[in-house]
Order: sequence, then structure tokens, then C-alpha cells
Amino acid sequence: MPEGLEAEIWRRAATPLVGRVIVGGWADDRSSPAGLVEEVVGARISGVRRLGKIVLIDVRPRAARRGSRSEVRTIGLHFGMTGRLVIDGAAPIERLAYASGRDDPAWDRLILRTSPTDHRGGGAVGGDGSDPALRLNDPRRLGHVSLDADLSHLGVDLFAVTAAALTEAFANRRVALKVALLNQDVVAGLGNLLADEVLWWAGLSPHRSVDSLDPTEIGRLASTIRRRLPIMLRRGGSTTGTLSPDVRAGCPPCPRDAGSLRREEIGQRTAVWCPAHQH
DNA sequence: CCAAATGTTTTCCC
DNA sequence: CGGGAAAACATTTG
Repeated sequence: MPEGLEAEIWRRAATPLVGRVIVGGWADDRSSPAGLVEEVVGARISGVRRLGKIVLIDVRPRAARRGSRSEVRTIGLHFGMTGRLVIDGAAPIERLAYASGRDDPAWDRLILRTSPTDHRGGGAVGGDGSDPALRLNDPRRLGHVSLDADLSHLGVDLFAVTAAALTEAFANRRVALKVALLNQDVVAGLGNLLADEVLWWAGLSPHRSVDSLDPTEIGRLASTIRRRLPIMLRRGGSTTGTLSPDVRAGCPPCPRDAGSLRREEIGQRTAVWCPAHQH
């Protein structure tokens, strides 16, 4: 379930890390580039950003050592379907939909400990026995950690969507609207639930080819995205929409027009939509 | 035992 | 190179 909204919740939760120095940690090398922890130990966290579904931790090495890079490095947290972030022992999202409710340390993929300095309260942060500053827990290991990844292929961020950006992203493509919205190179951050949700609100069929949309429809889609996302973010994430996991599972009558919701596979993902009002 | 699950990535084919 | 379909990744949940 981690889509752009969950990444934004985690990004906000991780902002207290800015200013702290990474003093140690551990990375599962099946999920992270080899030597990642050694690369960032001693570095100060200079920023926490988000791009699409990816949370980015910028770190500034303390000094140029021989053979090491002195410029800012960026740790990318990619959550896959089951990755969760725990900051200073607190999980902003306790339980992910469609994932385990347990928090087994065996599923930890990245642990970063930071120095006690710069932490409000002054207590130890990530010292012996205490909670690490950052913990990425991912049972299914479908997520991963990147270092200085090239993210230039990503499309417009879901919170920056405009009609013009969609028009440009849809140009020269002839795929189903639902497939295009799930493509991170088109819009970065929309996942299966958010894509179905915004199409439901915009009244657009997931089957429509993107090259068949007229400017009015693209404008309606863009404004729907801009309007619905902040509401769902406030409510707690991508499961809080009209087409919640419960609705998706049960396929009750459409809440808008009492027609029947349809559940079918589009682009190898489950799509839920209302043929009565989505055209 | 079985089916389905929020996300990528790869591979093969047209 | 642009797609589309399908499989793969690894595991839990109901």
C-alpha cells in the first residue's frame, strides 16, 4: 500500500532527523547497495525529501577523506508493497493494508543510528538498547534502499500535477488511462488505490486510451488529483478514499449513483470502477 | 491448500 | 524505442 501519500507521511515523520549525524547502522545487503552504511557514517543529515513514492535522505559527509566523495549523498527509501518506516521507535503508519501487522526485527532492512547531539531532549538517540533513529522494516523485501539513484526518469510528482503536466506526460502514448497513471514515469507517486480513486471522482473510465482524452477531461483529472490527495493525506493515506480496501473487496453499489462497481484486471492490477458514471 | 495482495522489474514478443 | 502480456520477486493474510 505505500503510495505517495504514505511516503509523504513518512517524510514528515523523518524531518526531526535533519541536523543529526549518522554514527552507525546496519543494512541488509540483499536490499541495499554494498557498503551503504560505511558510506554514510559520519555524515550529517541535511534534508529529508520525497519524490513520488520514494523518501530521500540527504547526507553531507563530515569531511573529504581520501578516496571518499565530499558532496551530498542521497539515500533513497523505496517501500515496495510492504515496507514501513519507524522513526525514533515510532511508526507513523502502524499497520499497512494487505501486509502483516507484526513488526518483526528479522524484517529490518536498514537501521541508522544517530548521535545524541542535536536531538531535542538531549537523550540518547539510537544508542545501546534504545530505538534507532531510522528503521526500514520490510517483510516481503519488495522494497529496497538506493544511494544516489538516478531519478530523472520519474514523471511529475503527484502533489505537483497540473493539466499541462498531464498533457505533456500523455503525449505520444496510447495506453489505458489506468496503466498510464500507475506508470511512475508519467506521474510519480500514484499507486493502484489512488489511481482508481481519482478516476472514480473524475468520472473517467480506466480503459480510456490517454490519447483519446480531450483538454476538458485532462483538466478534470488534474483538478481531481489536486483536490482529493490533500483530503486523503489528512485522513491518513491511500486507503481512506471512497474506494477503500473494504469497498474494493466487497464491490457494493457505487456510492455515487447506485450502479454496480466493477472489479477487473487492467494492466495486471485489480481495477475497481463504476461503468455507470466513469466514461 | 489456495487465492489475492497496496509495488517494481525483467523478459519475451510484436 | 513503444507498447503489452506475463512472470518474477517473497511473504502474509483470510
